[in-house]
Amino acid sequence: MEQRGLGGFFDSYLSTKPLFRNKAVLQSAHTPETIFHRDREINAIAGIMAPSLRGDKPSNLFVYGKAGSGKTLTVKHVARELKKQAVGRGIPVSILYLNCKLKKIADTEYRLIAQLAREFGKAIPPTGLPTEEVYKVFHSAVDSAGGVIVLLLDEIDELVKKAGDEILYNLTRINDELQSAKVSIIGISNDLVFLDALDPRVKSSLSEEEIIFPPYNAIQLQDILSHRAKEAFGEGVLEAGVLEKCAAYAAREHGDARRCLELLRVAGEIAERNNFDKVMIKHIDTADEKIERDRLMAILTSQPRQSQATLYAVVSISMKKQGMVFTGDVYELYKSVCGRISMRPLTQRRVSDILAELDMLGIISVKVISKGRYGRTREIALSVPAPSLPRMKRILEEALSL
DNA sequence: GTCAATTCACATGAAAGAGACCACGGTCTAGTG
DNA sequence: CTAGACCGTGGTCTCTTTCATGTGAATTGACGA
Repeated sequence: MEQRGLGGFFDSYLSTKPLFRNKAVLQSAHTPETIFHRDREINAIAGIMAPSLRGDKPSNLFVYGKAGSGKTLTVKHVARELKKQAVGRGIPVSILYLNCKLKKIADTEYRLIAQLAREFGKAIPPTGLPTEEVYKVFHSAVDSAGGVIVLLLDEIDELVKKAGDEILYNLTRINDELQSAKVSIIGISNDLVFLDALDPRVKSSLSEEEIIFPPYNAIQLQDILSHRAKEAFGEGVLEAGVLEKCAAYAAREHGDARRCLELLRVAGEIAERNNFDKVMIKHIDTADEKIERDRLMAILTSQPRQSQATLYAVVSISMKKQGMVFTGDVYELYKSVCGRISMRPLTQRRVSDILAELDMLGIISVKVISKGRYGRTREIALSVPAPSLPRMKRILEEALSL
């Protein structure tokens, strides 16, 4: 219907000078050539991993740092260099990287070991085999590969949270049973406290060495950002102060470099879409809002229906009445919502857990309080600004087809 | 007025069940030579 | 005779339920001043 208009749109889109020269360098999948402000960490990790070049087993290492502090990047970088050296000298070193957070890939004991075995070219079915069997396959694969094997387990805290620390115990002990290979583990985690929850045996062997990544400060972020921006954008596209503002925003959020880059990328996209020839400071504010909005939207729509119904109950109540929302109120409303959409309601026990999960996702914030004689409950508050509540409610209604 | 006991309304933990998915081996069946 | 279909068994995994135990301060009620 609007063909001429659309054609014109594409025309004008193509005729405007693109702001981006290479957008990929701002995307999180991008691996930069050089890593800034992490020299100390790089050297430390390299020092720990170096013995593998002599065929010795490097100490197990535990790497900790907040999100976006460059842990994964740095560790992978060192691993890559190590591998290069090893190949150059004909030393058998294999490095396996595995993100334990990836659903359906490495988030349980079975899947983790199966995935590791697959890395050695073994075919393991996604389910159906006894876990012990998979261990055996993995053992023999590792042993026949020989040499030093470094396992990089990213987001290892997620794994332990979901599957317990037995896996780590088994993995750290695996060397006792191997003839020709040596396995060492590098665990990467956002969560330092998680170490304390581990079985002491596992804890001591996993963290023979520990490296902590401090968050980037605003100046360092700005430095990183400016290097990437130079590649990403054309000459003179960024208004003065844009980088500073981006860095400041991200520094506020515990120095998350990933977020910082995303912010700049989205700001660029917004500017481009609105036919600006510069990325301006105001675009950053818009970008910040947009990122937050998209994140929320993604979380809302990807939740299972039960969580959506629960959240819907929370939103409705907090829109209707002032003050705090409690578990009991939510559960009552939740049950009636279930009735309306003919869904079998879950028990309160489960809903209680769902509320805790929503808290983890950062949509609501809960606090367990005691109201004395009137019992103990969760005090629930939405961590979404009040103006966006109606929108949120609409989205949920739609998702639940209310 | 003070202080310990009580009480509420859930939180929190542990264990176990249901149902989906899958591999493997044995049995049956139909098609082929 | 053989390939493929079709069980039954035994395994993992996720989401729940069930049962049991924990918890922190407002309230209560006994007690002493």
